[in-house]
Amino acid sequence: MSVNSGQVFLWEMIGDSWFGTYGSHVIKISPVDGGQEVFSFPELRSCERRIFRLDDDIVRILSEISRDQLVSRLVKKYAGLRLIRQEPEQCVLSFVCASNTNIPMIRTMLRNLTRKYGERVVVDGKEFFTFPSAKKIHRATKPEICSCGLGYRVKAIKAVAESIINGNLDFEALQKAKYEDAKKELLKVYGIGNKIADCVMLFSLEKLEAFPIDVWIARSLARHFKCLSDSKFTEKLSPHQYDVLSDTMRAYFGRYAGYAQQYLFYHMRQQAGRKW
DNA sequence: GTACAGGCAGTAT
DNA sequence: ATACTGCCTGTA
Repeated sequence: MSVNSGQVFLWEMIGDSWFGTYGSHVIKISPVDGGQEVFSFPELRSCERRIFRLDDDIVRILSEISRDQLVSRLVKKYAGLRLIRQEPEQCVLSFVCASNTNIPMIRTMLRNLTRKYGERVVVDGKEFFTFPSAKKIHRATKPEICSCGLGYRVKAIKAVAESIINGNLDFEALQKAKYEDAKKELLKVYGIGNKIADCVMLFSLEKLEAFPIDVWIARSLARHFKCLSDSKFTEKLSPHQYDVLSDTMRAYFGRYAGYAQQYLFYHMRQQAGRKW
C-alpha cells in the first residue's frame, strides 16, 4: 500500500513507521508481515479501515474507472494506491492554506499551526502535535496565525473557522447532501473556490464523484483527454471552464471519478519526478 | 535580480 | 462570460 501524502500533509516516515496528525489524534502506522498495523493515540484502534477506505469495493471501483487505456494502465501500475478519508475540519482548514503554493510550503504552514495551536503528544519518545480545532483558530488573532507563514491566507482560514463555529459549514449535513448542493454551500465560504471545494468533498465528505482539477490534473487532461471536451482549455481554467471540465470527467469516469483523479494526479507527480 | 509554486477574490471590459 | 491582477513566502 502506498500513501499519497499530497492528501495528508502532516504525515512523516520515521524508521519504518508513518506518523500522522489526524484531527485530535496522532497516529502511528507500522508494517507487519505483509500488512499494516495501526496504533493510535490515545484511544483509536484499528482505524486503518476508515482512514484508508478499506471497506470500499476497490475491485468494482477500479473496474468502473478503467474507461480507457491510460487509466487501466495506471490502475495496474500503481496498485495499492488509495484515497485517504480525512477529518472534515482538518481537511478544509488545511486546504484553504494550499492555494497558490507548493506542498513543502503547505507542510511548513500546517506544522507551524499545529505546534502553535495543537496539543503536544509524545509517541516513541518523539513529540508530535494534534491538529488545532476551529475554535482555537477562531480565537487566535490574525497576526499570530500569519506568523505561521500563511500570509494572505489568514483571511481565508479565519473565514472557514468562523463558518464552522457559527454552523454555516455543517459537515454532517454536507455529507448527507448531494454533490451539487454540498458544493454550493462550500463555495459560499470566503477562500473556498472550485478546486478546494472538490478536494474537501472527495477527501472528507464522501463525494467520490468529486474531480478536483489543479494544475497537475489540468496538464494531464490537456495531454490525454482534450478530445472529451468541446470547449478549448489550457492549464489556466476560468470558473466556467472548470465546471465544464469537471462535469465532463464526472460523466466520463462515473460515480468514482475521484479515484480516477487520484491515479492521474499520482502519475503526473511521478512523471515530473516530484517527491512531494 | 526574476520566475515560479497543487487558487482565490476583486475589478473592469 | 472572460481577462487581468495582486497576493505571502520560500526556493531555484
